[in-house]
Amino acid sequence: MREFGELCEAVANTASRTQKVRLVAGYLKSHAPSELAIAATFCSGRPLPVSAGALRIGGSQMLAAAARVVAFDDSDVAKAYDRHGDFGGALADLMEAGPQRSLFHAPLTIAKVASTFAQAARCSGSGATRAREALFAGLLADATPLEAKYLVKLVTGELRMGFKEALVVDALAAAFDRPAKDVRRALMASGDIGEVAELARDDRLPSATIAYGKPVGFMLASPITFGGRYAELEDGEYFVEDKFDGIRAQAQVKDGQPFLFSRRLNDVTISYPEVAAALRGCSTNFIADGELLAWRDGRALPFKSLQTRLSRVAPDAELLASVPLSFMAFDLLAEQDEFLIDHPLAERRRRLERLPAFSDQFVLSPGTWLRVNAPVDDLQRSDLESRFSAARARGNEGLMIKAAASGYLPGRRGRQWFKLKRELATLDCVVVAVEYGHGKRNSVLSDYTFAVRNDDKLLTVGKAYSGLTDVEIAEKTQWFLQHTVSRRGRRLIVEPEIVVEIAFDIVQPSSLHESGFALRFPRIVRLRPDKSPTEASTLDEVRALAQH
DNA sequence: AATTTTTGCCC
DNA sequence: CTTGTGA
DNA sequence: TCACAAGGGGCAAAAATT
Repeated sequence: MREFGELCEAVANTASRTQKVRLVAGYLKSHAPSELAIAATFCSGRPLPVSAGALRIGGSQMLAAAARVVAFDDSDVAKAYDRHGDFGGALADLMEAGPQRSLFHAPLTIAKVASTFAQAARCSGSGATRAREALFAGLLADATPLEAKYLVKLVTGELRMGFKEALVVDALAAAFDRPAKDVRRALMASGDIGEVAELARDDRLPSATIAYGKPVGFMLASPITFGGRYAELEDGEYFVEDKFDGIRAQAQVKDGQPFLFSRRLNDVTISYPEVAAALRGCSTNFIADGELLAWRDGRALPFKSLQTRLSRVAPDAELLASVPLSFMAFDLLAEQDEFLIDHPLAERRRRLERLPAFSDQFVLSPGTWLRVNAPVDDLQRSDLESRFSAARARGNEGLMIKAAASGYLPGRRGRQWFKLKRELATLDCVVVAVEYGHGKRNSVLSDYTFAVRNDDKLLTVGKAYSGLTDVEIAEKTQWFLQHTVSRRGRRLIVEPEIVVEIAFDIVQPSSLHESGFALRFPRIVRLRPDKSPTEASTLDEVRALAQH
C-alpha cells in the first residue's frame, strides 16, 4: 500500500496527462502477478470491482473509524479539514501529529486492503455498520499517514489526482505494449478494469467479448445549445428522435431470460418487473439500448413520478399501477450471435425496427432521418427547431441527433451523438450564504445558496457552484469575507447584495428550501452586478415557472 | 413500531 | 445531470 | 478534444436510534 500511496502523490503532483500515464504504467508493470488486478482497480479510483457492489462506507463511518485509531476532538478535525478540504488529507495530518505507530507491524498490502474492502461490502443485517467501521478502523491502525490518506480517498471513490479509469486504459496499453484501442474494447466487453489488466499482461485482450448477461458500456451524447449555429453538425445523414426524460437502461434477452442494466451498469431487472415480464420468453437473443419511462397513453410522465420507482427492490401492485413503465428502445447492440457495435447506426436502427420483441412495455422510439448539409443554413435550422418544439409539445426534453454512419462507442462523448436542450427561463437570485468548497476549492467560497424575493423577505430556493470561472470565484471570495454576517463551520451567512442569474431545468415543489421550491440542475449563468437585490426575481415568478 | 441517519445512485 | 479547466 | 474535478435535487433501502 505504501507504493500505491507514493504513486498517487506523484500522479497528483504531475500536471501532464502523458506523464501521469507513464507513472501509472510503471507501477502496474512492476506489480506482482497476483496483485495486478487490484492495482488497476485502485488506480481507477475504485475500492472494489464494479461487480462487487457498493462498499457502504461513507464519511460518517470513516470518521468513527478514524476516531478509534487516532485521538482527536471535533475542532482538530475541523481545522485539518479546513487545510485540505478533503478528509483523506485531514486524517493524514492528524496521524502525523499524533503518536507514531509501532515500528513492528506487518506492512499493509493492497491485497489485504482489497480483501478487507470485499469483506466490508458483504456485511449486512443488524450490526453491519459497526462491523464495517471496525474493518476500516483495522486498516487505519496498520496504515502510515500517507496510506491512510489514500485509504480514505479509495473508500470515497475519489482519488482526486486527475486520473481515473479512462487513463488506466492508456496506462495498461503503455505498460504491456498493447494498442490502447484493444484495451478499451476489452474493457467495454468486460466492464472490469482488473480483469482487463490481466488480459493485457497475458496478451489475451481479444478473449474479452461482449456476452449476454453482462452490461455493455453506454454511449453518451454531447450537448448542443438551442438557437446556436449548430456548427457541431457535419455533412451527412443523422437520425433525429425525441430526448426522453427517463432512466437510461440496457435491455437484454438471453434464451428467454430478461436483464435490465442501469447507466452505472447495475443489474436493475428486479425493479422493473413489468418490463422484464414483457421480454421474458422472447425467442430472439438481443441487447438494446433505451430509456425506461413512466409511460401512459402514449406519453412520458414527468421524471418526478419515475423517481419513486428508482432502486425499488420490490415495487408493490399499487405502485406498478400508478407508475407503469415501458422501455423505449432506440439502439440495437447485439442480435443472436452477432454483435453490432461496429456497424453503423443506420444498420443498427434498421435491425432494431425488425426485432420481434415489441409490446406495450417495449416500445420502438420514433424518429426520422435528416440529411445535414454543413454548415447548417436557415432552412435546416428552422426545421430542427420546429422538430424540437414538437418534441417539447409531446412532453419530452428535446431532441437527440445521431450520426447515421457512427458505430456504438461506449463511454465516449464525441461528435456522433448530440442532445439538443433548452432552458425554460432563468432567475435572478440573491446570494444569502456561501460555503467553502472541497478538494482544490477548499480555500475559496465556491458554493452559493441563493434566494428570491417575497414581499420584504428573501426565501432560499437553491444552491449552485457550477457556472462561474475560477477567477470570478476567487474575486467574490474576497467580497464575501468582507461582508460576512455570521459563520457556522464552513458556511457563511453573507449580506444579501450579490445578484446571480441562475439557469435550471425545471422548478419543482420541495421542502428543502424556504421558498417551498427547488431547482433541478441549477447553475450560475453569470454575475449580475448591474442588478440590486430589490430587482431579484420573486416567489410569484418561481411559482409560475413551477406550473410548466 | 416509528422515526432518523447514512449511503448510493438516478437525473 | 451540469460546468470550467488544462494538456 | 478529451478526461477530469467539483457540484446540485431527490428518492429508496438499510441500519441505527428513539
